[in-house]
Amino acid sequence: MVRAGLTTDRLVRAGAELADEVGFDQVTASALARRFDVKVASLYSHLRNSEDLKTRIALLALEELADRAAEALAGRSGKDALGAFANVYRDYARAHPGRYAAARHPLAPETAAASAGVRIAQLTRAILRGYDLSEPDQTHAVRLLGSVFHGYVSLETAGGFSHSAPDSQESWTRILDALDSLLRNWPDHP
Amino acid sequence: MVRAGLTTDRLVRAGAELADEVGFDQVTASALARRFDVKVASLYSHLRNSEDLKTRIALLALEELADRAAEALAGRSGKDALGAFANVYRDYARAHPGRYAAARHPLAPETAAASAGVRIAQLTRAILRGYDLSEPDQTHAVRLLGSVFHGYVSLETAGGFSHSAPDSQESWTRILDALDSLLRNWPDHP
DNA sequence: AATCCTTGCCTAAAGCCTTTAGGAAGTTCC
DNA sequence: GGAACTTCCTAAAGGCTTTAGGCAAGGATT
Repeated sequence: MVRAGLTTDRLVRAGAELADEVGFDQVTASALARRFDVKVASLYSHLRNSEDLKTRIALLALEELADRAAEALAGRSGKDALGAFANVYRDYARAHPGRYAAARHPLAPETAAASAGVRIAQLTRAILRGYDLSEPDQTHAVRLLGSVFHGYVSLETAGGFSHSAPDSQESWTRILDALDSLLRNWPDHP
Repeated sequence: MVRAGLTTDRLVRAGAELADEVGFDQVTASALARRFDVKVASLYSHLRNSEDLKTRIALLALEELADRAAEALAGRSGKDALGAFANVYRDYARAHPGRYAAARHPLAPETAAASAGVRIAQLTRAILRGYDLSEPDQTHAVRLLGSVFHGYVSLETAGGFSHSAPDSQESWTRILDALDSLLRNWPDHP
């Protein structure tokens, strides 16, 4: 009997690849076992259950996203930082749609609190240091940026902008311009 | 044998309720059959398959959303219209999380083109009539609004804003202010 | 080298979901 | 009342998840 050399880590990595190939919600223990040419039951020594697998893929994706964002932000500020961060998001989602979907997988509160998601939130807030916003406007702006980035990427990968002019890249650029402008001229509370 | 009186319509409606109760991706033919106290196979005279059910629930949700948006927009313009439309979106998602998730279910291009989704897009564009934007900025703005609304609602229902101050309602209001301001001062192309 | 022990992967089995095929009991309408 | 249609049923095959229990590979110990 030749051992396949399964480990939780290898399974999660392969699961992430599988997600990018066939979609996050098509990631099943069965499909993963097939990929390792192993019986399904064998996976259950390394994974608690199917949900555990999905959660781990989600955590991996969040790590990758946070790493890329951190690298992109290094040495940048203002609009430069805004654009770099936004592009990391969008590029990641386009290159790794399954992982991106995984990153949106609902996590238990404690899991989320210990995930790279908080790093991403911190990085988003760091972008705003280049703009002159005081609390609590900074928080509102963080939420707005999160909404736009996630919303745009989500609609784009769902094919929302693909069959009409102008093309998506154009809108993306102009929307980043608009956000920069908005952050520089954040309206006072009436 | 007492007949249950199944019809495609009743099944879809019940499926939508089920979605709101247990989540859109927990909507299965089995669960639906149980709810009607009927054998699963019986549903297949009314639904092509499981995907068909989900698609129909998605179409129902889009209709409802479009109807509410149309009603909310009647007689309003400018920021008033913007806020009304945005609140329809958010309120619908909070009152009917399963249906809202359904509305985001990927549709085949022809199906999407024949859905109430296009009505929603038209209504979004109508909001912009109150602002002075020329093509193609109008399209960019439509995409921005779609992204913000969907993104915010999606992050909010995932619990993203629930465990930190200020509360979500506050951010929502201020974000709508900010969007109104942005649309009134849309930046020229550099 | 022989033994022991841990670990990795297997077989078996139960439970739930989807989907198709074919049959019997209501319903409609002449 | 009976023909024709519709609705719902039983039966069955196939896929995914999860648990329980078993054998053998590989490393550690003597």
